[in-house]
Amino acid sequence: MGDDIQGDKPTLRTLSQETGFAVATVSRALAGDPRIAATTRETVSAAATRLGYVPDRAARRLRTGRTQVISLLLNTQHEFLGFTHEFLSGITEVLAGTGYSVTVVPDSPGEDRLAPVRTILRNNLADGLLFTRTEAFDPRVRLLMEADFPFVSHGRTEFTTPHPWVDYDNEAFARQAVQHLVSKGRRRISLVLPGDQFTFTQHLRYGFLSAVREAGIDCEIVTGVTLDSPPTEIAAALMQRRSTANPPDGYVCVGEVTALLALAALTDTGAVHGVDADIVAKRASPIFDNIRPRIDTVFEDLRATGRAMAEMLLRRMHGEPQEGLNRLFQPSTDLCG
Amino acid sequence: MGDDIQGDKPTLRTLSQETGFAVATVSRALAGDPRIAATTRETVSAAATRLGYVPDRAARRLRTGRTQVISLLLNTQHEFLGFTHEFLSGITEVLAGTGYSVTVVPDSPGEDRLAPVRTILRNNLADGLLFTRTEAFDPRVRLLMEADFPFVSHGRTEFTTPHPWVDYDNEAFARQAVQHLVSKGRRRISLVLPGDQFTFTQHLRYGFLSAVREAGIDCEIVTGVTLDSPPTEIAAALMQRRSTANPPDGYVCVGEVTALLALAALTDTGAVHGVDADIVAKRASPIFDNIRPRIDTVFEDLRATGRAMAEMLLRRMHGEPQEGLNRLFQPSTDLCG
DNA sequence: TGGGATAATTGAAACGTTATAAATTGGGGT
DNA sequence: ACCCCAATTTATAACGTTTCAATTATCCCA
Repeated sequence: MGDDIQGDKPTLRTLSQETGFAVATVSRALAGDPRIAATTRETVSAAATRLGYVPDRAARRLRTGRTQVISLLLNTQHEFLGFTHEFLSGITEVLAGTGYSVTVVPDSPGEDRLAPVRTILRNNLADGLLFTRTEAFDPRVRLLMEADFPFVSHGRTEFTTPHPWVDYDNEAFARQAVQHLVSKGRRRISLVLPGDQFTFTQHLRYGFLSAVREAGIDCEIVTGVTLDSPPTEIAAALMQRRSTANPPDGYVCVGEVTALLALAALTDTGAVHGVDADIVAKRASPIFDNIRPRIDTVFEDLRATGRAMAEMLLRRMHGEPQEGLNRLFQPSTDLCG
Repeated sequence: MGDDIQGDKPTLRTLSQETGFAVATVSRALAGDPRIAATTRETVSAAATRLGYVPDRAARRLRTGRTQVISLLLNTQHEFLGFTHEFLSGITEVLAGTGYSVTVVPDSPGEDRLAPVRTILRNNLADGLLFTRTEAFDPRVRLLMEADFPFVSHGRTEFTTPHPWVDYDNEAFARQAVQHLVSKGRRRISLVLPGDQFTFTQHLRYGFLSAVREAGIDCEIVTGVTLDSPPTEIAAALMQRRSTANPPDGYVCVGEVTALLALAALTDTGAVHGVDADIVAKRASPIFDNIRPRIDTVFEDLRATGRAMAEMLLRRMHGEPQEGLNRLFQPSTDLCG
């Protein structure tokens, strides 16, 4: 109805003709340059909203070198259930209305993890980068720091130079999980860890082992498999442990799949959950509310994680110093009352 | 090692100086223009690979109007478990190496579903669009067809004008699920449907009802809730039905969550799965292999779906006529041997 | 009444690419 | 020797934006 007849997208030139100011002035006015008279700024921005002007991304990008894009490295092989969805939802939520868009780049686990990063840097495909599954001396972090390219990692590193990160306190989670099992009288607790290269594996191990030691109980960290192993292999490893003389009576599970595998291992060996053994699991999706028997879980809010990382990246890109830019999410304390 | 000293990104001008040909010639040569001599083309592309030339996306986009971007409308509210991850993995898999990148745009369910599409069209943010949860007379499809903008929908519509789509044969799934339950002797089958607005809801309903009629058994389609309702509400509705005089002895579940809810409803009312009732569910993630008691499932391969949609969109964008561009995935026939 | 500063605006160039139209070259036929 | 045509190549102009340097208008003070 109120639309203009002309279908052409309005540009700075359109606004220039409309207002009588030069293109350069219009550009400056829209950018809020204080050297432009306040009245002019008002006139111009009024015209801009009236005509529905939107700056052309390609032109701006060509001129400034800024892409208005942030990239997410997506691990296409494994995911904790619901991880990708929640994480991405959080990111897009924050980015909506900022003018930034998010592109998803596959990060194939078998291959060179640096390759996508190199491509992004070299071809100037983004202004910032988000990624997950960070390693202790993650080569991506090293490369990005060298290039002074804005990024936020999901997970900490062990580099001495600080960099922005968001993490979940897996050490606290493991500790709480053990304590909870201990409070239920469990004396021999089992754990399946992610691959050793990931930093959070060390956090889990440390939290787990120190809580076990404090409580003076037994434990076993399942060997030969990781969280990324095929479920059948994990299942086999769990079953194998159950058939020993003193099988575990408690399980700390870092993901939903492991928890279900542990539950299945119990069932399949005739053990009863809640009687012969208990399970504590971390979950990213709401699905576990519906499992029977009920499993005690700690919820990791990955939507909030995505939000935090996107916000932090925006701040970093806008030039904030990296020192304060990190955040450690604490596990919800529902478990240990 | 072999890298050139100069850190500047090579451009057409660099290649021009390097080869002695004009910028225009270099551009044409790289584009494979037959009007350029074959020897020249070789010389130029040799220089291009030697210097690691990569065309600047912003410049190309500004000049041609093509963005080299495809957008995915992501429903941030609900997902079938693993849907987003698998779907996106399939898409990026196909797009890798094509020069296209994928951006994720939130599609908030409560709000205007047209808004993001309008933004993309108006601001020329993408060359093509993918989306899910298609409705019978989906306004997005209408708008995109009017604008002659390339897209592929996940799910069919009831428009008479053909358009590219990829779908899963939910009618066949529902039919097979019912038949499978009937073959186990079940006589009263329950179903929770997605919202009425979605096309696939009608397919599910039709397949379900006609199979039920053919078998001459009873059925109940749960009213008052949809697959998108909060799990607690679905759970309540299922429980309520179980407490009637003749509760269902079979469940067809379209998603993992409903299946777990049905299982929980059975357990919580003292019924035993496999004895008092059976469940057949569709799943997108491998998680159900690990559920005890085991649930019969049909796997919907969403990675393949994502691949198919991306491939189809590329073909559509490259000007292929839309007539043949659609694909109906059949349910794996593991269930009904 | 200037003159020098300040405020406001502007013209023009540039970012790297492609498309249009024009220019150059080399033959081949007469 | 000449002309015409095809085969190649090239100069140039955009695409829409930002920014440098330069211009014009405005004002204050000597």
